[in-house]
This record gives sequence, structure tokens and C-alpha cells, in this order.
Amino acid sequence: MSRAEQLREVFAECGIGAALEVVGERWSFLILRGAFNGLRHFEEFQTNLGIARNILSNRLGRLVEHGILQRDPDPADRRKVTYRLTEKGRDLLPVLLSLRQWGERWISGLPSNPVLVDRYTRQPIAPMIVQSADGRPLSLRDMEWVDRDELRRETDAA
Amino acid sequence: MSRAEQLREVFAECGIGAALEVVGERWSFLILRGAFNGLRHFEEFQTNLGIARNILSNRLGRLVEHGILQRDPDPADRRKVTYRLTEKGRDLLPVLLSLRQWGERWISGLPSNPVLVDRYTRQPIAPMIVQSADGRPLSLRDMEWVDRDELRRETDAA
DNA sequence: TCCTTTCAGTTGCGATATGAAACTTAGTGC
DNA sequence: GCACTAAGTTTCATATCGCAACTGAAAGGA
Repeated sequence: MSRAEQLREVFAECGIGAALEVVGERWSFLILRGAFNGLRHFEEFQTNLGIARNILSNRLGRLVEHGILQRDPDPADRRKVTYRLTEKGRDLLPVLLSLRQWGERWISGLPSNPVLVDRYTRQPIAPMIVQSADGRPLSLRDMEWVDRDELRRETDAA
Repeated sequence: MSRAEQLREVFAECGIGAALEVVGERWSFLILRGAFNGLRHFEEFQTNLGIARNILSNRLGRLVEHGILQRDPDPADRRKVTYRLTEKGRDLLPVLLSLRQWGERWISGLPSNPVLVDRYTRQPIAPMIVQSADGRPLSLRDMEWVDRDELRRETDAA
């Protein structure tokens, strides 16, 4: 087994590793943040993020390959290409928001701009929290890591 | 302004960038996953993740520097060093869990091991979701990005 | 039509980061 | 003292990043 394969195995055995293989490179999250904030075109990403053009090209390509962004030539102006989030990409919002809230709380200390609000109440969204299956907030000491098979035996026994 | 400073500015203007500057490098998330799963010692991280020793050394150092891990020599065996999550580090759990759930849903397709359960009900925790200030689940079309100052004007007007 | 600009990349190349393996240093246990 | 363990550090090859310049196709205007 090659080194790359080994790595992929380490990564893939857990959802975190699997996810990181796809969005774990430098700039990927910032490109996605841009996409969530309405950036659509190569030049927009480039000037907005200040990322090198070759890297941007490479990252957009990877995100498209993995089905996180969708690449469509603009029929009205055939120079232009539109990148938009797929459902798979939009489903990364909780990741981006938890990361952002953590950064606001522990690093920058300030609320980021723009703010994501409830469209109707105009209230900023709530902090991301871990909850039980029935919706109670859980702190780390209310939780426990359990081996999958162990858990199955537990519930079978009950 | 140097290139590095420019980058730091781009990163820092938003919580996501600020967070990525600290935990955005390759392996950082996997090291944190390890820490959440109970890894404490250098050799444990190394054998468990298969990461190169120099990189591990560097990443642990950075995470300690940034106050995400705490480094304590073991008084009982002075060869050993214990790395444990600080509050700042533990507060990254929502990030790790959303990432993991996304990876399970869209990449690996399988629940990861071990499973995080409610200690008392033995139920796996709920999927991470975006909620309104009063706790309603929000989908992307219920939300809107608003400029911070714009929002202030809105609420002042009301 | 010719000329200029825009858009989305690609190419070349030096700087930086990563990875594997061997080495070091301190401490433990017999 | 001797073998072994834990936590790194060093060395060196390779891979990735980042900048600047370049390309090629398509608009847009005189």
C-alpha cells in the first residue's frame, strides 16, 4: 500500500478525515465562505480573497471535481464562468458557521461581517451547539465516546 | 505592508479566517480529533495518526502556543508529556462534529467510530443545525447576509 | 475592421512546507 | 551499567505555494 493510500485510509476511517481530504486544503474554506457570500466568478474570488490565480484555479477545480461547486459557462457572455454551491456545498454551512463563531469568540473577538440573520425576525442566527437527539443542549461532560459495536451490543441488550 | 501582514488581514477580518490561521493547517484537525478521543501523548498521536514526527512536534507546539492544547510534564514519569484540550480547544467540538457529520453524509457514507452519545440516554447526538435566536431550525432560504452597519441602522430605525 | 479590455485561466520559477528516516537527549526499570 | 522508552530534532528529498508574466478567447467601442 502506497503512502498516499495509507493516508487516505487514515483520513477515510472517520468523517472528519474524509471531509478534510476534500475541503482541508489551504484556501478551500475561504473560497467556500466567498461562495456563501455571493461570489460567483473567478475574478471576484481572486480580487476578494487575494489568492494566487494558479492556486484559485486549482482549488475551484478540486471543489468542482468533488461536487461542492458547480461550474457553468455564462450563456450571455461566453468569457464568463459561474461557480455556485451545490447542495453538497451548501450543506457545509454548519461547518463554516461553527468555525466562524469560534474564531469570533476566541481569536478576533469581534462579530464578523456580513452577519447571517433570520430573514424574517432580522435577528442574527444562534450559536452552533451540540444537542441530544431530543434537542437538549449538551456540554462535553454530558457526552461519552462509545465504540460503534459496543453501542450496538448495549442497545441490543436493552 | 508585507505579504504576510496582508494575508493576516484578509484572514482576520472574518472569524473563519482568524480560526483558520490557528487550526487551518494540514493535520491540525486530525490532531484535535485525536485529543477529543482521548489521545494524550506524543507517541500516541504519532502512531495513531501516522503523522511524521517533526510535523507532529510542530503542530502540537502551535496548538499549545495558541492555547488550544495545554502541555504538562507528567510528574510520575518525567519522560512523558501530557497534551490536553483547554476550554478554547474543547470549544472547537461543534466545528469537528459538523465536519464529521458532513463527511459521513457526503463522503464516507458511514457513521464514524467512535460515536458520541448522550451519556444518560445512550442516544447518538443530533446532527448540527443552524438555528434562529429562539431555537427554530433555519434553512438557507430562511436566512440572509446583512452588512453589520446596515443591520444596526435597521434595528435603530425600529 | 482594428484596437483595447475583460475574463479565465496557464506557465515558469523561487520560496516554503511536508515527509521519511536517522539521530539525540533525558529518564526508567532491571 | 545496560537496554529501552518518550519526546523531540536534524537532514535532506520532494511537493506545494505564491508571484509575476503570459495566453487565448470573447466583448465592446471607434
